Amino acid sequence: MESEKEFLESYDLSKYDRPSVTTDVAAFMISSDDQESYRKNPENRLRLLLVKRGGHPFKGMWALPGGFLQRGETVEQCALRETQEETSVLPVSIMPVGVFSAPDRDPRGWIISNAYVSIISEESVKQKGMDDADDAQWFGVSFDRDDAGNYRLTLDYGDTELRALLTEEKTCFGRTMFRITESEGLAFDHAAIIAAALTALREAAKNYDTIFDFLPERFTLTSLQKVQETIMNVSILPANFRRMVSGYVEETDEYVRGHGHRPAKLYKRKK
Amino acid sequence: MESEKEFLESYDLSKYDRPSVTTDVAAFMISSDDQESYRKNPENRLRLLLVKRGGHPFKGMWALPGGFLQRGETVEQCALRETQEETSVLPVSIMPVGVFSAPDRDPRGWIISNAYVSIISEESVKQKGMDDADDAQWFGVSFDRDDAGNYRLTLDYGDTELRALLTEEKTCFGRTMFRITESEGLAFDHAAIIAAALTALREAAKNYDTIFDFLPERFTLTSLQKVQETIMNVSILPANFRRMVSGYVEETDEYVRGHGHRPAKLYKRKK
DNA sequence: CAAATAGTGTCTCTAAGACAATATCAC
DNA sequence: GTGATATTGTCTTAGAGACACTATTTG
Repeated sequence: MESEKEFLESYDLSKYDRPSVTTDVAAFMISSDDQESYRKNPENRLRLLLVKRGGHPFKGMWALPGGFLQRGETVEQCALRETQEETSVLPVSIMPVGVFSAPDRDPRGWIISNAYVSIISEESVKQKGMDDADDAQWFGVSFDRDDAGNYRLTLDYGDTELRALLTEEKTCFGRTMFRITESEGLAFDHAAIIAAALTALREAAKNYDTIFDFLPERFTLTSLQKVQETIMNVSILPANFRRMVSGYVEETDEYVRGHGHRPAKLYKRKK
Repeated sequence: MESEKEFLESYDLSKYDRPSVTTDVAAFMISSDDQESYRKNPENRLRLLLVKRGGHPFKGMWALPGGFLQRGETVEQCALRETQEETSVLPVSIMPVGVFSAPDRDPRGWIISNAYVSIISEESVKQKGMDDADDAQWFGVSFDRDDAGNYRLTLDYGDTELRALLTEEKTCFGRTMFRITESEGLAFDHAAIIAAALTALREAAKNYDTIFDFLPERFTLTSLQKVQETIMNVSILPANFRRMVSGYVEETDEYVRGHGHRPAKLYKRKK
């Protein structure tokens, strides 16, 4: 009878066939672009970080940042590391969105991807500043559903526009999966990963614990509302939004002045 | 300049270090045990399938059914296959609950696990019948939280009782993770996987699309309610439950008779 | 003052919870 | 009738949405 110690000493995992494992990260930010009138509040836009592929396969196309899992780290640590390598910002929030493991999803071979969503604040991006190398850019995101359950994903940065069409498939447990019908300019199955990530982000934003990570430590309730509206792609009446987040925020005694209208009180997140 | 074709032909994934990948499945069933009085409705119990480990490591302890990902299948297909091999039932519903990838989680080496929840109906188990080999059993599940955020997991089958204590850690996006404080009789990190699976199941059961898979095609509203109550570990007033599920079910014209009380109408799931 | 946003009060409507009452069987 | 479950009606309440109104700044 073999002991556990003997068993483990003679055990060799490398005898068995196994896949390569990567993580891909959908890092989201909300950008605020100034308006023509000095009085108006900035316009917000949900943005997603994409990286231009320098090598094969899908050379020249845009992809989610990501990379191979290294020995000694968890999948989550891998996702954090990859995001930081690309943005020089360590994201605060990260959440798994699914495992993509179709055998033919990567032409290089058997590679399964663990997809994550992460949230980066505009503030931290501006501070740490990405090299303005044009191989990593924050693309504006549009993601809409028509009545037949078809989704259109559009990502734009300057003159570059990436498009994808997807159909939703209702799976069990009330979950939805996305199948790519058309994909233009996006590498691998990343259009489907992005669709799943956006869906997960919107779902998560329903509870008001998620949205704070898009903003600096102190923020106005209106900017918080704009974040929520931008993510969910809806508009909310201010009175109702304020009532709903009131349990999640704390007043400070600071105000934002100098915008040609009533100053707004700064709030912070309630612990 | 190398072409994509040349690149792919010379590309060798096996040069790189990579983990073994498994899936572990928390397959749940709801058993109905008859009462002493012929009038009373059966008592329900949430049950989880566990397999006694025949070999090292953790020989003799109980573990979730699972196994290595094979080339050519998706992670989800692997989970379905493993469940079917163990129960001889192909589950209808399956849902990912997370990836467990701590480097030291398996003494055999670098093995990451994709955890799934699946639902098996009691009916299908009774039909296909598991071999009553005592190496695979449906354990009754208790999972409770105290005020300090500590969870106690107890799994029992006959004289065998497995216990674990876990603490919850709130991570971002309003998600919770479980850390094992104590684990008795359960292999690997499976106590944490089971805790995550139960949490995911309870969360999913909040929308009334999940619970039907525990029952045969035709069911009474009371049995549906018992399923919901058993999973969520709460009690619901019948009037309210009926109102809430009314949009998800359709009447049939069949009744269940012969139980010493008013016959119950059979319903089916609305498409 | 005009333009613009900040902030509050309150009405309505709906869905969930509580409670009460009635209906229908097998023995 | 008795014990048990099945089924329905309705009151109450909490929360979300709609709307109207007031407050405060800068050019």
